[in-house]
Amino acid sequence: MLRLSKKVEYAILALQFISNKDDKFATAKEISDSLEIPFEFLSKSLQTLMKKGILESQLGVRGGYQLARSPNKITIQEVIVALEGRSGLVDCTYKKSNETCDKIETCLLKNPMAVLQNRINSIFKQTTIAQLSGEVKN
Amino acid sequence: MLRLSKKVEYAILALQFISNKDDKFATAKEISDSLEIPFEFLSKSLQTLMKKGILESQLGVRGGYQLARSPNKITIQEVIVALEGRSGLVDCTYKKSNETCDKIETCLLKNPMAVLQNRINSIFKQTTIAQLSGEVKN
DNA sequence: CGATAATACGATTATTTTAGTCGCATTTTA
DNA sequence: TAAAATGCGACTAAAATAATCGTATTATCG
Ligand code: SF4
Ligand code: SF4
Repeated sequence: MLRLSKKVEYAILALQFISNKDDKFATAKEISDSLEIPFEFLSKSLQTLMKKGILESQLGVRGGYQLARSPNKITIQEVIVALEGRSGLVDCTYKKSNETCDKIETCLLKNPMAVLQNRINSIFKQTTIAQLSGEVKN
Repeated sequence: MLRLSKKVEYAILALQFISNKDDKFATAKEISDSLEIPFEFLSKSLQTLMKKGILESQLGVRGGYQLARSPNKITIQEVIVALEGRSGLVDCTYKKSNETCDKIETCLLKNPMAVLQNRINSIFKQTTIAQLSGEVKN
Protein backbone atom coordinates (compact mmCIF):
# COMPACT_ATOMS: atom_id res chain seq x y z
CA MET A 1 0.00 0.00 0.00
CA LEU A 2 1.01 3.56 -0.73
CA ARG A 3 3.37 2.16 -3.28
CA LEU A 4 4.27 3.29 -6.74
CA SER A 5 3.61 0.51 -9.25
CA LYS A 6 6.57 -0.90 -11.15
CA LYS A 7 4.92 0.40 -14.28
CA VAL A 8 5.23 3.95 -13.00
CA GLU A 9 8.62 3.50 -11.36
CA TYR A 10 10.07 2.05 -14.57
CA ALA A 11 8.52 4.83 -16.60
CA ILE A 12 10.05 7.49 -14.39
CA LEU A 13 13.42 5.78 -14.59
CA ALA A 14 13.07 5.64 -18.36
CA LEU A 15 12.08 9.28 -18.67
CA GLN A 16 15.03 10.23 -16.52
CA PHE A 17 17.27 8.14 -18.77
CA ILE A 18 15.90 9.70 -21.94
CA SER A 19 16.19 13.13 -20.39
CA ASN A 20 19.84 12.63 -19.45
CA LYS A 21 20.75 11.30 -22.86
CA ASP A 22 20.58 14.23 -25.22
CA ASP A 23 21.21 12.62 -28.59
CA LYS A 24 18.06 12.18 -30.59
CA PHE A 25 16.31 8.86 -29.91
CA ALA A 26 16.63 6.30 -27.17
CA THR A 27 15.40 2.82 -28.05
CA ALA A 28 13.34 0.71 -25.69
CA LYS A 29 16.02 -1.96 -25.89
CA GLU A 30 18.72 0.45 -24.92
CA ILE A 31 16.71 1.69 -21.95
CA SER A 32 15.65 -1.71 -20.74
CA ASP A 33 19.18 -3.09 -20.98
CA SER A 34 20.70 -0.12 -19.30
CA LEU A 35 18.22 0.04 -16.43
CA GLU A 36 17.66 -3.72 -16.20
CA ILE A 37 13.94 -3.48 -16.78
CA PRO A 38 11.86 -6.12 -18.66
CA PHE A 39 11.79 -4.98 -22.26
CA GLU A 40 8.19 -5.88 -23.12
CA PHE A 41 6.83 -4.42 -19.94
CA LEU A 42 8.68 -1.17 -20.42
CA SER A 43 7.72 -0.94 -24.08
CA LYS A 44 4.05 -0.89 -23.30
CA SER A 45 4.51 1.97 -20.87
CA LEU A 46 6.57 3.94 -23.34
CA GLN A 47 3.86 3.43 -25.93
CA THR A 48 1.27 4.68 -23.52
CA LEU A 49 3.35 7.73 -22.67
CA MET A 50 3.65 8.37 -26.37
CA LYS A 51 -0.09 8.22 -26.89
CA LYS A 52 -0.56 10.60 -23.97
CA GLY A 53 1.79 13.13 -25.50
CA ILE A 54 4.67 12.79 -23.06
CA LEU A 55 6.96 10.97 -25.46
CA GLU A 56 7.42 11.09 -29.20
CA SER A 57 8.33 7.99 -31.12
CA GLN A 58 10.03 7.26 -34.38
CA LEU A 59 9.21 3.99 -36.08
CA GLY A 60 11.60 1.82 -38.04
CA VAL A 61 15.29 1.14 -38.02
CA ARG A 62 16.77 4.29 -36.51
CA GLY A 63 13.72 4.75 -34.39
CA GLY A 64 13.18 5.15 -30.69
CA TYR A 65 11.72 7.60 -28.21
CA GLN A 66 12.38 11.15 -27.18
CA LEU A 67 10.64 13.55 -24.83
CA ALA A 68 7.74 15.39 -26.40
CA ARG A 69 8.60 18.50 -24.36
CA SER A 70 11.11 19.90 -21.95
CA PRO A 71 11.63 17.68 -18.90
CA ASN A 72 10.72 20.52 -16.60
CA LYS A 73 7.27 20.52 -18.16
CA ILE A 74 6.65 16.85 -17.37
CA THR A 75 5.38 16.19 -13.88
CA ILE A 76 5.31 12.87 -12.06
CA GLN A 77 1.59 13.37 -11.59
CA GLU A 78 1.10 13.44 -15.36
CA VAL A 79 3.07 10.23 -15.72
CA ILE A 80 0.98 8.57 -13.03
CA VAL A 81 -2.29 9.66 -14.58
CA ALA A 82 -1.12 8.68 -18.06
CA LEU A 83 -0.22 5.18 -16.98
CA GLU A 84 -2.80 4.44 -14.30
CA GLY A 85 -5.64 6.58 -15.56
CA ARG A 86 -6.49 7.47 -12.01
CA SER A 87 -5.03 7.66 -8.56
CA GLY A 88 -6.71 7.74 -5.22
CA LEU A 89 -6.01 6.86 -1.61
CA VAL A 90 -9.56 5.57 -1.21
CA ASP A 91 -12.54 4.86 -3.45
CA CYS A 92 -14.09 8.30 -3.03
CA THR A 93 -10.97 10.08 -4.29
CA TYR A 94 -10.57 7.95 -7.39
CA LYS A 95 -10.75 9.88 -10.60
CA LYS A 96 -12.73 7.26 -12.50
CA SER A 97 -16.10 8.66 -11.64
CA ASN A 98 -18.01 5.38 -11.40
CA GLU A 99 -15.80 4.16 -8.59
CA THR A 100 -17.58 5.84 -5.74
CA CYS A 101 -18.17 4.34 -2.34
CA ASP A 102 -21.68 3.53 -1.12
CA LYS A 103 -20.94 5.03 2.30
CA ILE A 104 -20.19 8.35 0.71
CA GLU A 105 -23.29 10.10 2.05
CA THR A 106 -22.69 9.39 5.71
CA CYS A 107 -18.93 8.95 5.89
CA LEU A 108 -17.10 11.28 8.23
CA LEU A 109 -13.78 10.41 6.69
CA LYS A 110 -14.62 11.56 3.20
CA ASN A 111 -13.68 15.22 3.61
CA PRO A 112 -10.50 14.67 5.58
CA MET A 113 -9.45 12.13 2.96
CA ALA A 114 -10.04 14.62 0.20
CA VAL A 115 -7.71 17.00 1.98
CA LEU A 116 -5.02 14.36 2.30
CA GLN A 117 -5.48 13.43 -1.33
CA ASN A 118 -4.91 17.00 -2.43
CA ARG A 119 -1.72 17.21 -0.43
CA ILE A 120 -0.41 13.99 -1.93
CA ASN A 121 -1.34 15.07 -5.43
CA SER A 122 0.36 18.41 -5.02
CA ILE A 123 3.61 16.67 -4.13
CA PHE A 124 3.53 14.74 -7.40
CA LYS A 125 2.40 17.76 -9.35
CA GLN A 126 5.34 19.77 -8.08
CA THR A 127 7.91 17.17 -9.06
CA THR A 128 9.16 17.19 -12.63
CA ILE A 129 11.42 14.85 -14.57
CA ALA A 130 13.97 17.64 -14.78
CA GLN A 131 14.17 17.86 -11.01
CA LEU A 132 14.92 14.18 -10.63
CA SER A 133 18.38 14.36 -12.10
CA GLY A 134 18.63 18.09 -11.96
CA GLU A 135 19.02 18.49 -8.26
CA VAL A 136 22.52 17.08 -8.42
CA LYS A 137 23.46 18.32 -11.87
CA ASN A 138 22.27 21.90 -11.77
CA MET B 1 -1.31 2.12 -6.61
CA LEU B 2 -0.83 4.93 -4.12
CA ARG B 3 -3.83 3.55 -2.31
CA LEU B 4 -4.56 3.09 1.33
CA SER B 5 -5.35 -0.55 2.09
CA LYS B 6 -8.81 -1.36 3.39
CA LYS B 7 -7.11 -2.57 6.53
CA VAL B 8 -5.82 0.92 7.19
CA GLU B 9 -8.89 2.75 5.94
CA TYR B 10 -11.17 0.66 8.17
CA ALA B 11 -8.85 1.18 11.11
CA ILE B 12 -8.92 4.93 10.67
CA LEU B 13 -12.70 4.88 10.40
CA ALA B 14 -12.85 2.80 13.57
CA LEU B 15 -10.50 5.06 15.48
CA GLN B 16 -12.56 8.03 14.41
CA PHE B 17 -15.69 6.23 15.61
CA ILE B 18 -14.15 5.35 18.96
CA SER B 19 -12.86 8.87 19.34
CA ASN B 20 -16.27 10.40 18.67
CA LYS B 21 -18.02 8.08 21.08
CA ASP B 22 -16.91 9.13 24.54
CA ASP B 23 -18.50 6.50 26.77
CA LYS B 24 -16.02 3.92 27.90
CA PHE B 25 -15.71 0.97 25.50
CA ALA B 26 -16.72 0.44 21.91
CA THR B 27 -17.11 -3.16 20.82
CA ALA B 28 -15.83 -4.48 17.53
CA LYS B 29 -19.37 -5.58 16.71
CA GLU B 30 -20.75 -2.14 17.35
CA ILE B 31 -18.11 -0.55 15.16
CA SER B 32 -18.39 -3.04 12.34
CA ASP B 33 -22.19 -2.79 12.29
CA SER B 34 -22.18 0.94 12.44
CA LEU B 35 -19.56 1.46 9.75
CA GLU B 36 -20.54 -1.55 7.65
CA ILE B 37 -17.16 -3.17 7.85
CA PRO B 38 -16.51 -6.95 7.93
CA PHE B 39 -16.37 -7.86 11.61
CA GLU B 40 -13.56 -10.42 11.52
CA PHE B 41 -11.39 -8.31 9.31
CA LEU B 42 -11.81 -5.26 11.51
CA SER B 43 -11.23 -7.27 14.69
CA LYS B 44 -7.80 -8.33 13.60
CA SER B 45 -6.80 -4.74 12.96
CA LEU B 46 -8.15 -3.58 16.30
CA GLN B 47 -6.19 -6.32 18.00
CA THR B 48 -3.05 -5.23 16.21
CA LEU B 49 -3.62 -1.61 17.20
CA MET B 50 -4.03 -2.79 20.75
CA LYS B 51 -0.75 -4.67 20.72
CA LYS B 52 0.95 -1.61 19.28
CA GLY B 53 -0.34 0.57 22.11
CA ILE B 54 -2.79 2.66 20.14
CA LEU B 55 -5.88 1.02 21.59
CA GLU B 56 -6.64 -0.52 24.96
CA SER B 57 -8.93 -3.50 25.19
CA GLN B 58 -11.12 -4.96 27.88
CA LEU B 59 -11.86 -8.66 27.67
CA GLY B 60 -15.12 -10.33 28.58
CA VAL B 61 -18.74 -9.38 28.63
CA ARG B 62 -18.69 -5.60 29.03
CA GLY B 63 -15.48 -5.42 27.08
CA GLY B 64 -14.43 -3.54 24.00
CA TYR B 65 -11.86 -1.02 22.86
CA GLN B 66 -10.92 2.51 23.81
CA LEU B 67 -8.12 4.81 22.73
CA ALA B 68 -4.91 4.30 24.66
CA ARG B 69 -4.22 8.04 24.51
CA SER B 70 -5.67 11.31 23.40
CA PRO B 71 -6.72 11.28 19.73
CA ASN B 72 -4.51 14.26 19.04
CA LYS B 73 -1.54 12.10 19.97
CA ILE B 74 -2.37 9.40 17.44
CA THR B 75 -1.11 10.05 13.94
CA ILE B 76 -2.19 8.34 10.74
CA GLN B 77 1.43 7.46 10.15
CA GLU B 78 1.50 5.48 13.39
CA VAL B 79 -1.61 3.61 12.37
CA ILE B 80 -0.10 2.79 8.99
CA VAL B 81 3.13 1.55 10.50
CA ALA B 82 1.30 -0.43 13.16
CA LEU B 83 -0.82 -2.24 10.61
CA GLU B 84 1.52 -2.54 7.64
CA GLY B 85 4.83 -2.68 9.46
CA ARG B 86 6.35 -0.62 6.71
CA SER B 87 5.48 1.80 4.01
CA GLY B 88 7.37 2.80 0.97
CA LEU B 89 6.79 4.19 -2.50
CA VAL B 90 9.52 1.95 -3.87
CA ASP B 91 11.68 -0.90 -2.61
CA CYS B 92 14.53 1.30 -1.46
CA THR B 93 12.29 3.35 0.83
CA TYR B 94 10.72 0.35 2.52
CA LYS B 95 11.29 0.22 6.21
CA LYS B 96 11.84 -3.53 6.37
CA SER B 97 15.55 -3.44 5.95
CA ASN B 98 15.96 -6.61 3.89
CA GLU B 99 13.74 -5.26 1.12
CA THR B 100 16.39 -3.30 -0.70
CA CYS B 101 16.71 -3.06 -4.42
CA ASP B 102 19.71 -4.51 -6.26
CA LYS B 103 20.04 -1.40 -8.40
CA ILE B 104 20.50 0.72 -5.32
CA GLU B 105 24.18 1.45 -5.96
CA THR B 106 23.78 2.94 -9.40
CA CYS B 107 20.19 4.18 -9.36
CA LEU B 108 19.76 7.87 -10.06
CA LEU B 109 16.20 7.79 -8.79
CA LYS B 110 17.03 6.64 -5.29
CA ASN B 111 17.71 10.04 -3.77
CA PRO B 112 14.82 11.89 -5.40
CA MET B 113 12.53 9.07 -4.26
CA ALA B 114 13.76 9.42 -0.70
CA VAL B 115 12.84 13.08 -0.85
CA LEU B 116 9.35 12.29 -2.11
CA GLN B 117 8.99 9.61 0.52
CA ASN B 118 9.79 12.08 3.27
CA ARG B 119 7.20 14.50 1.99
CA ILE B 120 4.54 11.82 1.87
CA ASN B 121 5.43 10.58 5.33
CA SER B 122 5.28 14.05 6.77
CA ILE B 123 1.73 14.45 5.55
CA PHE B 124 0.67 11.34 7.42
CA LYS B 125 2.71 12.28 10.46
CA GLN B 126 0.99 15.64 10.65
CA THR B 127 -2.50 14.19 10.54
CA THR B 128 -4.00 12.96 13.80
CA ILE B 129 -7.20 11.11 14.59
CA ALA B 130 -8.41 14.21 16.43
CA GLN B 131 -8.09 16.28 13.27
CA LEU B 132 -10.23 13.92 11.26
CA SER B 133 -13.43 14.75 13.07
CA GLY B 134 -11.96 17.63 14.97
CA GLU B 135 -11.82 20.11 12.18
CA VAL B 136 -15.56 20.51 12.51
CA LYS B 137 -15.78 19.98 16.25
CA ASN B 138 -12.96 22.12 17.60
C1' DC C 1 14.07 -4.75 -53.38
C1' DG C 2 14.60 -7.10 -49.19
C1' DA C 3 16.77 -7.83 -44.70
C1' DT C 4 16.77 -5.78 -40.45
C1' DA C 5 15.80 -3.02 -36.55
C1' DA C 6 12.70 -0.80 -34.53
C1' DT C 7 7.76 0.45 -32.57
C1' DA C 8 2.50 -0.98 -31.97
C1' DC C 9 -0.78 -3.66 -29.82
C1' DG C 10 -3.77 -7.20 -28.07
C1' DA C 11 -4.12 -11.49 -25.51
C1' DT C 12 -2.60 -14.32 -22.11
C1' DT C 13 -0.33 -16.05 -18.01
C1' DA C 14 2.02 -15.84 -13.61
C1' DT C 15 2.81 -13.82 -9.27
C1' DT C 16 1.92 -11.16 -5.37
C1' DT C 17 -0.88 -8.54 -2.50
C1' DT C 18 -5.09 -7.56 -0.49
C1' DA C 19 -9.38 -8.79 1.42
C1' DG C 20 -12.14 -11.64 3.79
C1' DT C 21 -13.46 -16.02 6.42
C1' DC C 22 -13.39 -19.79 9.78
C1' DG C 23 -12.74 -22.19 13.96
C1' DC C 24 -11.49 -22.37 18.37
C1' DA C 25 -9.52 -20.60 22.74
C1' DT C 26 -9.69 -17.31 26.51
C1' DT C 27 -11.54 -13.90 29.55
C1' DT C 28 -14.98 -11.48 32.18
C1' DT C 29 -19.36 -10.38 33.98
C1' DA C 30 -24.00 -10.90 35.45
C1' DT D 1 -22.30 -21.17 34.34
C1' DA D 2 -24.10 -19.09 30.17
C1' DA D 3 -23.27 -15.36 27.36
C1' DA D 4 -20.67 -11.72 25.37
C1' DA D 5 -16.78 -10.19 24.37
C1' DT D 6 -11.58 -10.26 22.75
C1' DG D 7 -7.34 -13.10 20.99
C1' DC D 8 -5.09 -15.82 17.48
C1' DG D 9 -3.72 -18.65 13.77
C1' DA D 10 -4.74 -20.90 9.59
C1' DC D 11 -7.06 -20.73 5.54
C1' DT D 12 -9.38 -19.18 1.14
C1' DA D 13 -10.95 -15.93 -2.32
C1' DA D 14 -10.45 -12.14 -5.16
C1' DA D 15 -8.15 -8.51 -7.25
C1' DA D 16 -4.27 -6.02 -8.77
C1' DT D 17 0.25 -6.10 -10.50
C1' DA D 18 3.97 -7.79 -13.20
C1' DA D 19 5.58 -10.12 -16.93
C1' DT D 20 5.41 -12.64 -21.37
C1' DC D 21 4.07 -13.99 -26.06
C1' DG D 22 2.80 -13.52 -30.73
C1' DT D 23 2.20 -10.97 -34.53
C1' DA D 24 1.72 -6.78 -37.31
C1' DT D 25 3.53 -2.55 -38.98
C1' DT D 26 6.95 0.86 -40.21
C1' DA D 27 11.23 2.88 -41.69
C1' DT D 28 16.12 2.62 -43.01
C1' DC D 29 20.02 1.09 -45.36
C1' DG D 30 22.75 -1.55 -48.31
S1 SF4 E 1 -16.58 7.69 1.57
FE1 SF4 E 1 -15.58 7.09 3.47
S2 SF4 E 1 -15.62 4.91 3.37
FE2 SF4 E 1 -16.13 5.55 1.31
S3 SF4 E 1 -14.15 5.62 0.32
FE3 SF4 E 1 -14.45 7.66 1.08
S4 SF4 E 1 -13.45 7.58 3.05
FE4 SF4 E 1 -13.67 5.45 2.48
S1 SF4 F 1 17.07 2.08 -6.00
FE1 SF4 F 1 16.11 2.96 -7.79
S2 SF4 F 1 15.26 1.22 -8.81
FE2 SF4 F 1 15.73 0.48 -6.75
S3 SF4 F 1 13.86 0.86 -5.66
FE3 SF4 F 1 15.03 2.68 -5.34
S4 SF4 F 1 14.34 3.98 -6.99
FE4 SF4 F 1 13.60 1.98 -7.54
